[in-house]
Amino acid sequence: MQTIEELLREKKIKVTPQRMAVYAVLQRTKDHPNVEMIYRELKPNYPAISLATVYKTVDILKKVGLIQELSFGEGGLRYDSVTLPHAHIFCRNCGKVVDIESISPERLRELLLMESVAEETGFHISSMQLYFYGLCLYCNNKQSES
Amino acid sequence: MQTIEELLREKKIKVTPQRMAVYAVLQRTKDHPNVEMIYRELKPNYPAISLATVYKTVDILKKVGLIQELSFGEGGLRYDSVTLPHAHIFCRNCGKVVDIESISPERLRELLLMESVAEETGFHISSMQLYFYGLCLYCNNKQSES
DNA sequence: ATTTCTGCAAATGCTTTGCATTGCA
DNA sequence: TGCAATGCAAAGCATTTGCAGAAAT
Repeated sequence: MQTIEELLREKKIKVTPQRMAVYAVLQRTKDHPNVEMIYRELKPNYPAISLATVYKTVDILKKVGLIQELSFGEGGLRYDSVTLPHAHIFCRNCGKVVDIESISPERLRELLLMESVAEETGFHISSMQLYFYGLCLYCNNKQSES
Repeated sequence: MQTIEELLREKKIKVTPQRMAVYAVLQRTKDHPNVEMIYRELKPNYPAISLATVYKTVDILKKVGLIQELSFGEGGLRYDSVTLPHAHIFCRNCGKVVDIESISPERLRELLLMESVAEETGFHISSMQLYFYGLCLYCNNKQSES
């Protein structure tokens, strides 16, 4: 198990406390936070950190492939330190995002590597996302009450 | 084949020239345009139309289920009048969006109805999106040249 | 006649940018 | 020491909102 410092160094980007902190947040949470959430999480321990830095940091972590970006269309992007292919489900009411484990990485990789898709479209495919949308248990119960 | 007017009336929303025009653009194109593109497309024939109206219109068309919204994370959303489940591929360079036909609606519906996903997450699932990302033929050639 | 929609302009809010300062290598 | 990253404030954009007039039912 590599340390965060080693991971950043391996990607040849400068190691700063802010970058380690942002990545650490993403590693320890399963919440798929957006920039604002990461910022709020860090603020107590890094009172001087700025939103701009968090924006720049997720951008560079994404570019070097340490994290992936999710886009559910709510306005704002979500970040995930798990870069293996896996599906996500998004609650249309509260915005909660949950990983889906019952669709295996292998099954997703099959979809990703489908030659017919590349042939049909002429695209050179580099990644994919499978998103489900609905209501989480809590929001669903709340709605049926009213 | 129903006219656009009939479709809107059926959804119990007021039939206005602007709404018919926006929906007509989405029906006739396969470009998956964003709001700006729809606006530019309409401007010549509807010089008085405003961006705000296009925003409000796609919003209501989406809510009544006549169109679907796609979110590739580029900033801005894309719209599609084909609401049957189908996968899309997005060019990271030029933003082109192409429908994928080789993954059938049936196969996607299978994924959508997977009970394990609902069970695992406790969500009430209402829809899904399968997105591929890569480079289109043109952008891919351009990149290898340089 | 009533309700809803449109178009304008202003406001909002997220994200990016420029730049002086700080900090890593 | 040199180059890159940070933090701040300002700028930039896309989207939303409020509202008066217009249009649909």
